[in-house]
Parts: sequence; structure tokens; C-alpha cells
Amino acid sequence: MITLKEIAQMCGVSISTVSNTINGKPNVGEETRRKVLEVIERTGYKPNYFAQGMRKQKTRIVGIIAEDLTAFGTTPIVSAIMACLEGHNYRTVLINLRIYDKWQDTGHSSEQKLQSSLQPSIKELLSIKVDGIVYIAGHCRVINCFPDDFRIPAIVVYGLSKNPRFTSVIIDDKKGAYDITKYLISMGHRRIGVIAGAVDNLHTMNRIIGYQQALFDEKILFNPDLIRYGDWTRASGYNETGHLVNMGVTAIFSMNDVMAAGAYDYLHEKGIRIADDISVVGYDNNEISAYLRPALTTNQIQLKEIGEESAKIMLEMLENNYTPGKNPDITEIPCQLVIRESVKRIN
Amino acid sequence: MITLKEIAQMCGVSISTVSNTINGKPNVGEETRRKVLEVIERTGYKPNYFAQGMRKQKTRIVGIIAEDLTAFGTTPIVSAIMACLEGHNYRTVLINLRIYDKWQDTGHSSEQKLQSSLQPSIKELLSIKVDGIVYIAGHCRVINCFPDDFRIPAIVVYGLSKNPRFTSVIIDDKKGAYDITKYLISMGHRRIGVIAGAVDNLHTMNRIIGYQQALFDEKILFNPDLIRYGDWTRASGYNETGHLVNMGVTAIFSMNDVMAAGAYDYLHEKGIRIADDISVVGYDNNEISAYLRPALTTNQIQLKEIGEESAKIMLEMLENNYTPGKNPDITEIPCQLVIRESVKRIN
DNA sequence: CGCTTTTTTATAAACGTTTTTATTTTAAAC
DNA sequence: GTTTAAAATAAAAACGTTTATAAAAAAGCG
Repeated sequence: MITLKEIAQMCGVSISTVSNTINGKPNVGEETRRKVLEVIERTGYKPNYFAQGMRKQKTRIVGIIAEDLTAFGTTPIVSAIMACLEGHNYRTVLINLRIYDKWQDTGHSSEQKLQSSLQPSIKELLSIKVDGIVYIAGHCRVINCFPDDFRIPAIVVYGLSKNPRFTSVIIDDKKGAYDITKYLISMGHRRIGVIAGAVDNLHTMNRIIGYQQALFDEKILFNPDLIRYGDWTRASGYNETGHLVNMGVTAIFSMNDVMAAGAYDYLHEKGIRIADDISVVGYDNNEISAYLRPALTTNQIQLKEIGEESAKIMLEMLENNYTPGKNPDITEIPCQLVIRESVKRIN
Repeated sequence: MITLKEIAQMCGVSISTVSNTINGKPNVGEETRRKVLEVIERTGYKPNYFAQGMRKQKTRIVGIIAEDLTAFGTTPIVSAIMACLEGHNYRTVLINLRIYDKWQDTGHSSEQKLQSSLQPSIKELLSIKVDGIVYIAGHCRVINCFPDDFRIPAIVVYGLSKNPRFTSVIIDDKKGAYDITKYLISMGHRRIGVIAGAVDNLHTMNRIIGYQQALFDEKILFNPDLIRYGDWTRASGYNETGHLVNMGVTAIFSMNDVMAAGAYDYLHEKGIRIADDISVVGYDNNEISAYLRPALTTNQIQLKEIGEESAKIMLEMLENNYTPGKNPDITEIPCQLVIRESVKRIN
């Protein structure tokens, strides 16, 4: 690999002049600059990364910690963040926490396991002197990522930072559920069952609020029995649908597409026609939703937008000399209804 | 951040002694070693990454270049590779080539666009002095990744290196298609239509060979008209199914699950019962295959195994002083038939 | 005990940059 | 033509390690 010194020799100038040329310092003559640039171009010189990192304070690397790279939504978010940051001449280092080997057969709680993976990863990133860290949670919840004395820009995406010092980017679940419910009501449905997610989950809570608000705005009495709690799995969608059907709902709002698929399973098994007899909507716009029959109406989580917004926030912190804990914020990315075939108008 | 010098001062020894202790050199007294280790433990010292990288030849980083992180299969492969390498105390840096912004609306061929992204990425990785590079192709084909004078270990996964100097890891398509065809024959099918992928694709070619071999072994005459070429999309699956149905096939072998979903669309539309009237099998074991009704019998691409095998090969090259171009190899990972509900026995 | 050998520790150079400081050259002013 | 200021270039120090070399201490041996 060619070095600064060699470039300097080839140009017959000193290494500091070459360095100044590269870094766009003003104190280098026009003719010299041209010559140096020409040689650099010709030789394809690139500064040694480690030497540079050692000398400079900033490395122009941002660390991305993904809780689980294979979890729904994580990859598109990561992709978008990488794209944005690269566009601004930042590099990224990705760490995937969910290293299956480490996580198997230990007696610890998932939160303990997570922390025991997370903390070393943060140290790791700190030791390579990243300029910032973005943490992508596997599912939306309050999460304790960064210590209180963290000095570099750090945000948490798809989850809420326990420590309010850090900015979070999440989806607007209240509005999302509100939109879905309003849509169902606009199609004539008044008795709308809900297959919720896990009870203590942030998504679940916010979406229930959105659902309630829509009912309230339309002067429909809220019936808590119409809310059944699942656990995001297909099987739980199947089970809860049974209860909802028995209560005579005309539409089912499932809080993710996978449970909606479970609902399909039940309805199909019982010979109840989806859309014609009971309308179903999901949430996520998971790939599977377009392959269910009838194609599932759902609420798209705008993963690319989430990633781009996160990158924008990080960039903002990076460029405008960041002061720890200043102006933390919660950004909510709206979802978008995608209407397919699983909802029919009634009355 | 604490430094080697400070550790040395705290211990009252020289920095080289501390360095030797850390790196497990033999020439340090037992008592000194204990003391130094204790201080390091207590202070949580970590060597400066850049200083180390600058001094040492090896960085213990391997670069992963993903052609398209959001492409089917890429993420699980990446995950598995990361897990394996981290288990052996290697770091990874991931680069995603498919940066949407760069790829839109330019008049270039996809291969040109790819190369114009790939070459800078390789330079990038080289400039951070990675010890090895693994390239993960977006789909299986012969691909020109690495220049002939590449000096560090490099492999291509999910594709075949054009330059035979480099090791490739691919799936065993011949055997996969052979197994599927054999299975269909064992279920009584003798007139088996194929919805192939794109014509010039490696998957396509090898799977056709496997299909032919199975027919041959079972003494069934091969009819080239029974092979229809699609382009991996749902729409093409729909279209080609029409032709196949007209030719009176009793079973359809679709070369991916998405096209099989297209086949479902057609059959459903025409009132032809899947499984009962015509059997369908897919390929990939894409997430959607379990959500189609009836659930699709398909051939699972063992992504985790692919990743692990790739990591193993890379590790092997890394640890046993690699000599460029020596013993390149093509490793084929077998697929695994997953039997669901879309195939029925006939006769 | 003095000599050599081995073990342990210390010193200094090197890695390739950036940055601060110093020096030289050029231009401007008198 | 000399002095001064500005511009351009060069020299040197620093970043935090590792390693080669040197030095010191300890051990072995007649």
C-alpha cells in the first residue's frame, strides 16, 4: 500500500504539504496542489485508516447495534441507515446481538441475556472509537441501552430509551391503530374485535389507545371484552379468533399480520368467509400479508423511513457539535394503511 | 480512555512489560504478570484499536460484502457468519452494496451498477486492512468479484466466482431438484411441469439437470415442453402455470416459492384444487410458503448452514497462513425437503 | 567468586497520519 | 534596496501500540 511519504517523494514536496492538500487546508499553492492531486489520483492513494483514526479525534464511523438482525423489520432499517450515512461519508459497523450460540440453554431471563451481550458490544464500539451509536431494538419496548454518562451521540430505534437522555425513534402506533379502526368503521363495522399483542408491550398499549380513540370519536361504546391478548404468534391469532367470533364481531383488527394469518386459519377451518362474513385487518405489512388469500389489508410500518429519519437525527447530532443529553426527543414515524381484499363494507 | 503508558505507571513497570503481559509473551515474571493483569482488570483497560491496527499486520476484522441485504436469504447468512467469526474472536464489518439511492434511474446494466459499487467497497475494506473478505451474492450466478492479484483470503457465497482462484459456497441445486422430482414421482406423478427461473441463471440450469436426472433414473421420458421459464416473480408463476395446465401436468415444480404462489393464484382463479387436482412444490422455504393455503411443500435452503460453512472456510484460511489461490474449492450445501400439504398421491 | 547463560525488564524505533511550530519564499510597502 | 507581512513549504512532535534491541538482574557452573 502506498503511503503519504511516497506521494511526497514523488511530488518532491514534504509530507505535510501533501496532507494539507488532501485535507483542503488553505495554505498550499495552486500549482503544488494540482501536482499533488494528480499524483494521488494516478496512484490511487488512500490514507491509512488506522493512522488517521489514531491521530484524529473523529473516526467517521457510527456503530449500529441490532438486537436481532433476523427480526421483522430490522434489515430494512439497517439498510436505510447505512445508505444515508454512507451518503454523508460515514462508515458503519454493524453488530448483531442475537448471536444464537451464546443465547441457548442459559437459565437467564431474556433481558439479562440481552444486557450481557449489549454491554460488551458497546465497549467494543467505544474501543474502536465510533462517533455515534444507533441501537435497533427487536421489538418496541422501554429499554435500558446506554449508561448515563455516555458522551457520544446515541439513539434507540424501534424502542424507547429508558433513560430520557437519549433520543428515540418509534412508530406512531396510536395514529396507526386509530386509522385502522376509523377505516373499519367507515366500512360500516361497529363491533370490532381486537387481537392484541403481549399485554405489557408498548405497541399493544398504544394501539389500544388509538383504537379506543377512534371508537370514541365515532360515538361507539368501547367494550373491553372485545380485546383479546395474544402473543404475536400465529397460534395465538387462531385461538383468540375463536373467542371473538363467539362474541359476534363483524371485523377483527389483529395487531400483526402473523396473528391475522392465525385468524385466517380459524375462519377457514370453520367455513367462515373472510371479508364476506368477517373482515380482517393486520399490522406490519409483513411480506406474507400479500400472499394470504384474500390478500390482507394491513398497516405498513415504514421501515425505510424509520431508518432514514434515524440516520438524519444521528447525522444532525454528529455534525453540530453534540452536547450530551441536550434536546432528547421522541420521533414518531407514521404508518400507512395498505388496503387489499380482506375488508368488505357491511349494511 | 486509559492507555498502556498509564497502566505501566500504575504498576511501576515499563510499557513493553505490560504489552508483553497482554499478548501472552513468555518473557515476563510471574509476579509482575499477576500485578499487571490485576490492574488491567481493575481499570477495564482495552488496547487502542487504531494503534494496534497500525502496528500489527493482522486486524482480526473480516469484511462482509452483501450484494443486497434485503434479498431473500442474505440476512440469515450474514447472521450466521457473524456469529461464527465472533466466536473465534474476529470482528466483522458489513457493507451493503444495494444502496437504493445509487441504483435508481441510472441507465447502466445491473452488472455495471454492481461493479461500480463493488470495487470501491473492496478498496474501502482493503484500506481498513481487513484480514479477509466474504462476498454474499444476491442470487446465484457466476460473478466477477475479486481481482486476480488479491492477496487476502476471499470467498464468494451464494454465487460462483468467475475467477477460479477463489473458493465458492453454493447450494446443491442438482441434488435439491433431484430430490424434489424423485419425491413427486414417488407420489405417483409422471407428468411434472417445471416453472424454471430466469434462463441463464445457475440455479435454473442446475435444477433442470437434477430434474432430468431424476426422470432418467425413473425411466420417464424427458419432455422439454414441460419446462417453462419464468423470472422468479409471482406474475411469471401465474403466467407459466396456464401453459403447464394446458399441457395436462399433474404436478408443478416451481423453482421458487414466490412463483409457486403465482401458480396458486392461477389455479385458484380457475377453480383447480391445489393438491387434490394438481400438486405444487416450491423452492427456498421462504417465510411465505407456510402461509399459503394449502401450505406449500418446498425445499429448504439451509441458510444458517451456508453461513456457518462459509465462516468455517474463511477461518481455516485465516488461521493456517493462507497462500493466495491455493486449493480453491466449491462447497455445495445440501437442501432439505420440507413436506407440507400441497402434494397429493395419485393413481 | 567471576564468568557465562538465561530470565526479566527497559529503551527506542517504527507504523502513517495530522497538527503545531519553524523556516523559507514571495509579495507588498516603504 | 531593505524591511515587513503574507503565503507557501518543511520539520518535528504526537497519537498508542508492538517489536527489536539493549540492559539489568538472576541463575548456573566450574
